[in-house]
Amino acid sequence: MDEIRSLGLPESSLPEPIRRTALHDTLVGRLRDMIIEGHLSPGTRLNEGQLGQMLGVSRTPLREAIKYLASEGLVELVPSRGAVVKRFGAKDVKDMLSVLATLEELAGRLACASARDEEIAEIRALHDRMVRHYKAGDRLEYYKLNQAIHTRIVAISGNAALAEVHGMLQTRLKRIRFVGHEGAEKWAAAVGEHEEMVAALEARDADRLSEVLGRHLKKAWERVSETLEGAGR
Amino acid sequence: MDEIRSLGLPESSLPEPIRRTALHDTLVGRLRDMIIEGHLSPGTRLNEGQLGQMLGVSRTPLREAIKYLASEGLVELVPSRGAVVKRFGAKDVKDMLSVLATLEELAGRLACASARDEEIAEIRALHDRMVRHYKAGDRLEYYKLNQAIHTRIVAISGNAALAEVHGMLQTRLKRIRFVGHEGAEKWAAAVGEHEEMVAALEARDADRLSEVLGRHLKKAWERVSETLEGAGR
DNA sequence: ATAAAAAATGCTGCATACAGAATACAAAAG
DNA sequence: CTTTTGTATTCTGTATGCAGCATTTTTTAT
Repeated sequence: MDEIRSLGLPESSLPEPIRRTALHDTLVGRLRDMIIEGHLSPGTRLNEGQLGQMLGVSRTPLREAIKYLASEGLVELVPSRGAVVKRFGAKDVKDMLSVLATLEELAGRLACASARDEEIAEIRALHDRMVRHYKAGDRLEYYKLNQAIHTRIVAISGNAALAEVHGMLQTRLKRIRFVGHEGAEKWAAAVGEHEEMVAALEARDADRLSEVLGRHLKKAWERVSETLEGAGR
Repeated sequence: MDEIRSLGLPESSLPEPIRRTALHDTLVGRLRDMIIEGHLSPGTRLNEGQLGQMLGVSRTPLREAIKYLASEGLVELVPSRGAVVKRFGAKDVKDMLSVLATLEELAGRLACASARDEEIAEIRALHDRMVRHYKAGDRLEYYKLNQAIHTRIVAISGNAALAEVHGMLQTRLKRIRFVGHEGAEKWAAAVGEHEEMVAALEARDADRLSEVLGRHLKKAWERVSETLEGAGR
């Protein structure tokens, strides 16, 4: 161990062997982002030739990444016709938010029971940063931290399966929320709910946290549903 | 041929005619079954050459299927080392069952609210068939119908996202439950809970159905946990 | 001019080929 | 005999090629 350190390597690279970034993960990430950010809109056929050229890879790894995304539910595989970006109707979104609410209610309970104090403090820190961006009117940063807080609450629940399915649904919904630009008063209400959440978590009040998380997401549906009127498939 | 045996596969699962029209889906299904039924045990490396030869396909579609399963969580991708069958520890299983319970509680509520009468009748029919297999002592058929009932309850909840994540977790757990051979009295208790479930559904008593489903899965954990003692990764 | 048929084009699905990493093996040093 | 180092083999990761299906365009007949 000391011989290694004597080589002058940074300590951060010691514990884990150098992991060459796998192309597969990169491609999955790139495609996911393209879909979430709307560069590939719903219904679009993914042309393997074009996409491959665009991303600088051959069709083989690209196809593998597409299959991965298909299992994730972001694209749909049509026999002999390739993959198309999945289109979500209003009901789909509502359903996903229902499940997400249920999952976060569970996460809240678990987090209150098993999270360590520093983890809760970390969420408080994220929240404070989010509020600063809110006050500055920076919607993009606000949304990012908003998502991060929800993800983090699920993470500190200590349930890996829960984190996984939650992440999956959240990924699918990112595309939608990206568009959701609510008015000032609703935005303020959302921030207020977040404040409640953090307070409940700090008090380790499972019932209250669970309730706020559920309410928060039900209101999220109301906020989003206006945008989606008639967007059914 | 000996190389094939080195994967731990029985010869009975060797080649088979493969439908030319939906190879990807077929491969995913075959591999999934091989994992669930234990022909590919946890920790096993998936050798693309051998598997491909065994299934009569080239590596390309096989790799695509593997990537799909990776996203499903049945296998794990290790850079430069291929895919290995994921290994679940006791805590993983417990976590999955927690989430599954929460999801089924939600499904039960939704089903009571929105299922059509014939859908409920269909579940009653499945239940009756299951009870017959129980009385005949046919564990395999019993388990299959047991699963089918839970899946069906989730399906008639009318929430597609819920059905999807539920199916995902259930698939991962199938491998575990396959092994779970509980004693006679616990088996009887499980059947009793099922009877309660169907009754609550027929009465459209959401609270009661939700409660029974949750209780049922918590007991499932107790039944399974004995088998898994010290099976942590 | 319109509709149907036929040819042409493009794309997907699968197989094969090749380069580089990982592992297994063997020989040499301690 | 154990450990190490160099080599051979195996397997993964990626690219490319070819056949078949879909779709579009052109041609032909009414």
